[in-house]
Order: sequence, then C-alpha cells, then structure tokens
Amino acid sequence: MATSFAEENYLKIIYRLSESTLEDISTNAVAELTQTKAASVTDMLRKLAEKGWVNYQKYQGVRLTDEGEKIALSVVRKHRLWEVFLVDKMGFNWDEVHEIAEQLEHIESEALINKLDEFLDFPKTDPHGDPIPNKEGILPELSYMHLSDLKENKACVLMGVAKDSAVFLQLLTRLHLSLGAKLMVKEINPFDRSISVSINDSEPVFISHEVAKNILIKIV
Amino acid sequence: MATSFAEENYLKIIYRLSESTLEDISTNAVAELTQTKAASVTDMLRKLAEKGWVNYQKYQGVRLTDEGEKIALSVVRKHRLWEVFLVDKMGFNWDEVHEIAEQLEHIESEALINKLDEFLDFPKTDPHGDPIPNKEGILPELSYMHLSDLKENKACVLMGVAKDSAVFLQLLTRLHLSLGAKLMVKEINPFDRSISVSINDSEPVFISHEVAKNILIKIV
DNA sequence: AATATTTTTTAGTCAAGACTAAAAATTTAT
DNA sequence: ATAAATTTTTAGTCTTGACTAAAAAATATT
Ligand SMILES: [Mn+2]
Ligand SMILES: [Mn+2]
Ligand SMILES: [Mn+2]
Ligand SMILES: [Mn+2]
Repeated sequence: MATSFAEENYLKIIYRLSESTLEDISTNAVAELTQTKAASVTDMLRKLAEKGWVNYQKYQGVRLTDEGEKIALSVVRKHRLWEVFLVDKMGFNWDEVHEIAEQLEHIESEALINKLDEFLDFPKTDPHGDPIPNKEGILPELSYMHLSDLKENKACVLMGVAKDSAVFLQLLTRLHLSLGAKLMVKEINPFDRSISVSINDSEPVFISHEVAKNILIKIV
Repeated sequence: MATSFAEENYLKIIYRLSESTLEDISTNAVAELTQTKAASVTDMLRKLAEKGWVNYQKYQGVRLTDEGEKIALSVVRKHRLWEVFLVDKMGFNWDEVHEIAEQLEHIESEALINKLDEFLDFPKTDPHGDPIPNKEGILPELSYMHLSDLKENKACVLMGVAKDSAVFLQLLTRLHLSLGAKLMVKEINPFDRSISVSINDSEPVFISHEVAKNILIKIV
C-alpha cells in the first residue's frame, strides 16, 4: 500500500516517541512533533489504524503495529542515509541537513536507497550519531552514555547528540565539539552541574548541564 | 512564493510543450502529459495565471510568463541533474531514472542543487543528451541532427534521444546504441525509410525510421 | 467525593487537486 | 453558411489533510 508524505511523517514521529518510552504515545505528543493540532492528529490516527499501521483506541494513545514500525524504520533509514550523503558527499554541516532530509526521506525507490547505502559504504550512523537501520530494518546496537553522567578524568569520545536542533548543533560546533572528538571532564560544579571539559587535549571549556546531557559518548 | 509539486509539474510540462512550438499550448496537450483530465487542467491554469506564472485566457491556450519559465527551468535543471547523479553515481541505467527524478526534481534547496551540480562536475547534458540549465537558468546551446536526416556514409556520434520512454531506451540499449556511440548509416531503404547503421564500426544493424527519428547525432 | 483542569474527540469548515457530466465555444466538414 | 465534431469550460462532487470551537472523557486538586 502506498504511503503519503503525511502518513510517513506521522509514523516516523510515533516511532521516535516510542523509542524513549514503553507507554502508549499521546495525541498531544504527536501533535507537538508533527506541528499540527491535536484534532488533526486524532483524525490521522484513525486513518492509520484503519490501514493497520497503528493500534489506537480512543483516549488510550497510540502504538505502532509491526507493519507500521517497518514503514517507520524505512523512513528513518532513508532520512539518515540522506543525511550522511548531504554531509559526506555534498559538504553540508551537520546543522544544515535536517530539513532537506525531511524531504528526501519520502523519495520512493527501494533500489535507490540501497544503492545510496552502498555508495556511502554502508554507514552505521548518521552525522548526529543516530543508528541507521539496514535494509532489513535492523538497527545496529549502540549503547552510549550521556556526557553529564561521566566521572571526572575519564577519557571518552563524542559519538552522537541526543538532540539535533540547529541552534544546539551550532553551539557544539563553536565549541569544537564534533563527532569523534576526544573528551575529558576536568571538573563538575555541584552548584549548577555545569562541567569543564577538555576537547582533544586542549584547554578545558565550560559546558552547561543541559548541553552535557545531550552529548552522547563512549568511554575509551 | 512556494510552489507545490502539482504546480511544478504543470509548469515543467508547459515548458516542454513550448520548446517544440511557438503557438500557445492547448489544454488537452497539457492534460495528456500531466496524466489528468482537461477539466482539471483548466482549474490549474486559472490558478497558475492568478499567481502570474502563465498567461492564460479562456479557450486561447496557455504560455509561460518570464517568472513561470524561470520556475520551469529550475525544475528542469533539478530533474536533469538528479538524472546524471542516478546514472553516474548510483549506477542506474538511462531507462530507469525518469520516475525517480520525477520525485527528486521537487526537493526544495538551492544550496543542495548547486552543490550537486558541482559534485557532478557541472554536466552540460543529462543521460539522455538533454541540456541542463545552469543556476542562472541559461541552457547550453546544442544543435543536434536526427539520425533519420543523415546521408549515407557520414560518420557521426550519438548525442541524445528525442524521447525518453523506458521501452525506447531499452531497445536502444539492446542495439548497443548508447550516448557517445560512433554511427554510420550504410543504407537507406526507400520503401519504409528504415536504415542500416554501423555502430562503433561493427556489422550494420537495421533500424526503423521511427527509431532513427528519435536519435540525435552530431557529425564528426 | 466533588470540582477543576487538562487532554482528547467530535462536528463543522476549508483549500488543494483531482474527477464526471453537461454546457458552451471553437474548429472542421459539408 | 450550416451542421457536425472537437475542444474547453463550468458545475458539482470527492479525498486528503489541515483548522477552530465545542463537547466529552480522563486526570488532578481540594
Ligand atoms: Mn518528512
Ligand atoms: Mn540525524
Ligand atoms: Mn515531478
Ligand atoms: Mn532526461
């Protein structure tokens, strides 16, 4: 069955919301991310349920069916592969690619996306460190910590971000915090939980707890 | 002003029809290429005229305004650049790219299309030999002959096709007729105007007039 | 337990872009 | 110059995906 852009966007957003909770997803949560109103979401949820892509009961929230998740994963796969393309091949910065990928993720061609995957050398993660499902829809297992949870004087590598708004990414770039950077927390201030971090062995810089919370790392 | 997919498709098709005639374009001609009905076209022509992209008077046919042509050329540019990408970088055959480019041509990002242009080394023509407008909307001048108009025993090179339906392109491929092939007409049969052509100096093969008419060449 | 607040759904509208059937205008043929 | 055929437009309808305002259900507060 063919899926419209709107349907794909909804499924992807329900998927993303499901990643961080086991509970059913609320109408309002979906409305916020789709940038629509709750009433519009209710309408769409009924349609998606009708097509067998979500389980939905009035007032009970929504959850993807296996088939719905499969579609969502394929959209996520396309989104993230196109992001890799935009950064690695087109030379965009990591804060510039989201909107374009938001469009490209709806291009309908299995053949194209698999050739693109190959062209990019089967990347495991996108420019924000998010995992890319393979063509079977299997996500590589990545277990990252938040920089905010790291003890002092432990070496680690920046592996991803937990938020990909342009302003956040631009801030990181200004601080020379990019994927692969070697980090070490030098000091944790109990007052506001801000930290001072050395990036690639240079002089430590200050980072708010809010920022540290959204930086994903791997201990080396 | 933002342009919808539908509007872009209409403008592109009106542009394509205008290339081969100086007359105004008829409602039916547009309907045929957009795969819609004449009534739907009439509706859309009114909207396009409203936006200042076409000149349209009831029963008089339609013609692009300068602004409309600018939009059409940008869609054509995107379509053809994506086709080059699909063939040169993704490894598709020339008969497989049209539908995908039909979608990709609507991706909205000046920055992306200009980076893509550079990535592809500023190609002058697409995989079917059609000229690619530059970012200012200027088309390179290409003056090709039809193979059907060529005299016997004149060497030439296949530069493009005047039709890009998949079946036609697949036929050419089977005959080893691809862009850049060296051709020489060995014989013209007055009966049905079919010709016998040597391709890259190999044994001549027979080609119908219909096929020869749609092969574009340059004399060497 | 009753009330207030928040969330979600329903009801009614709207715009875009398609359709069919019928009417009107234009073009072609006699 | 009429009549016939063709093309184009109008009128009315449908689907998708949005909206607002109001009603209903669920949740939180006293
Ligand atoms: Mn999207
Ligand atoms: Mn990403
Ligand atoms: Mn298109
Ligand atoms: Mn082409």
